Amino acid sequence: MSLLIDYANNTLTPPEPIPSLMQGPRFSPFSGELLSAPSLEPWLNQVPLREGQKTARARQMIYRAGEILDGVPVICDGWAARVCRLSNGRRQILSFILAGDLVSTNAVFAGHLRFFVEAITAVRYSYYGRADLGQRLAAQPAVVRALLSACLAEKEEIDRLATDLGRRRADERVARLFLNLRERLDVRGLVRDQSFAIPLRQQHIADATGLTPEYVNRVIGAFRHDGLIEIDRGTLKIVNLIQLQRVADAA
Amino acid sequence: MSLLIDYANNTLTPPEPIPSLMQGPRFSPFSGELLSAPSLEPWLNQVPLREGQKTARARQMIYRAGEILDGVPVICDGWAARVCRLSNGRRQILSFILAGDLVSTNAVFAGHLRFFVEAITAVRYSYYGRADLGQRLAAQPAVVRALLSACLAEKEEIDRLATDLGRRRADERVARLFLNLRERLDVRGLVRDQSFAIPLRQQHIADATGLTPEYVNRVIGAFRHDGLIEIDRGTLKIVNLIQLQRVADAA
DNA sequence: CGGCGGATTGAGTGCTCTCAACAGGAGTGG
DNA sequence: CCACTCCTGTTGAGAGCACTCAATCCGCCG
Repeated sequence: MSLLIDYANNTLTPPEPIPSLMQGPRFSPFSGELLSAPSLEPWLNQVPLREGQKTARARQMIYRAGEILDGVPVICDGWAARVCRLSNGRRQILSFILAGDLVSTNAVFAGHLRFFVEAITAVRYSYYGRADLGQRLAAQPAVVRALLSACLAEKEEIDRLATDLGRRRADERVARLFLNLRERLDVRGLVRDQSFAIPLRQQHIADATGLTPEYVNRVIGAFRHDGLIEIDRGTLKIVNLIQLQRVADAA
Repeated sequence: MSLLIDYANNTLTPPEPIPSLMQGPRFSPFSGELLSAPSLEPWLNQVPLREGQKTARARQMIYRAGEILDGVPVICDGWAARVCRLSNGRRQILSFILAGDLVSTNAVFAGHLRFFVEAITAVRYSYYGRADLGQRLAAQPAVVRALLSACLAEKEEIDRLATDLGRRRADERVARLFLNLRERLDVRGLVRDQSFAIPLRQQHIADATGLTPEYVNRVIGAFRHDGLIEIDRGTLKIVNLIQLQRVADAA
């Protein structure tokens, strides 16, 4: 809903300016202390969004790989996904994008992206103008750090995904996806009593975990049978968190 | 050998300063034109490396996930790998690091990394001091852009890896790895007559492609049998590039 | 009611893994 | 120079995880 939400810190208040330890002769976002906790959204909130939000229906493509991008897209409401498509119709979901998320920090710096962005639910989205963003970046050095930090966090997230896809079994991958989503939604206050709304079709889960929908179904069935989770009309409840984490194998 | 090598552009000459289109009231690396071709090394070359190179023997760990990192490590000679390790001894190689490569742009901004760095061959490596790097970054805004650009390129590379691991079969993955390495080495002038030195054990290839060494062996055997490649004492020759690309399925 | 998208289930297949054995090569110590 | 060991590559047999194809079921919506 509100772009004020900070998914990295467990707080909704705008952060204090980071005390600078800069020693260089002039502004440098790098010579000071190292980046720590990423917290991008509170700063982005000070940047005006372009007039006029766009909307997309579920399953609609919001952005196609390679298209010119003259703004930085943000998902305002709903779920979307970064998707890599290849011949044969095979698809890999690289990340889920929740309300308030930049589609990718790459869009801030690059004029086009290498992946597709697809609406999962109905989605409202908008753009930051690059000029507006640039002004804000110039005016507030801390934003640069926040942006970089977000970028690094994205990289680490993909590293984790690659490891999961390369070296984990199906049940581990699905469990980790559920736990990952729970964590992201929890920060936004969208988890109540270990249950949360999850608008994903099993096809989405399959594309995110590198499996087939049928097999995802069997894995979920096993989880349900073992009392780890319950799923009912788009709501996922984690019944046995400990056991699910054990399946996910925290490593 | 030389850190002047630019693996992104097919040129060994230091780039011209990028003409700035900045319009902001003061320095901003972002309000100008968008990032285009990444070319980090020529600038890094102007930054002094710390005194005293370190060396590591093959198979030795250079950096352990989580360790404090007070400099930015660079591989000067040899091959290394970014490795994610998890319980059960499973390993995933996230990328290969060649001579002249930063281990990861993350190291410029973060005090510790989430992955291991492991020597594949004997390796000479060193560090950029963060203070030195920071000074250079402050003095030359273009370096910031180059650094960002390299960071984005790394992200895209991992996106590709994740897609391969999630949605491609064994033979496609191995073929793509070979073609990827060929491309990187070609830029450095290390490919002659479609053959190049490849110091990887089949275990490394397995860890990079999410397979087992035995199965990698079978895939390579099939490639050899089909006349796609030849391997002899650490040298890989791509005999039938077209066909290998077809297996890799450019998508 | 009919149709559609999605979930579920079954049967069979096969890609990839596991386990095991063996061969060759490089280094090492005697 | 030889014996030995370690590492790596190679190959075989068998198992199993995940896929393919297909049918059915269910909830929702027009």
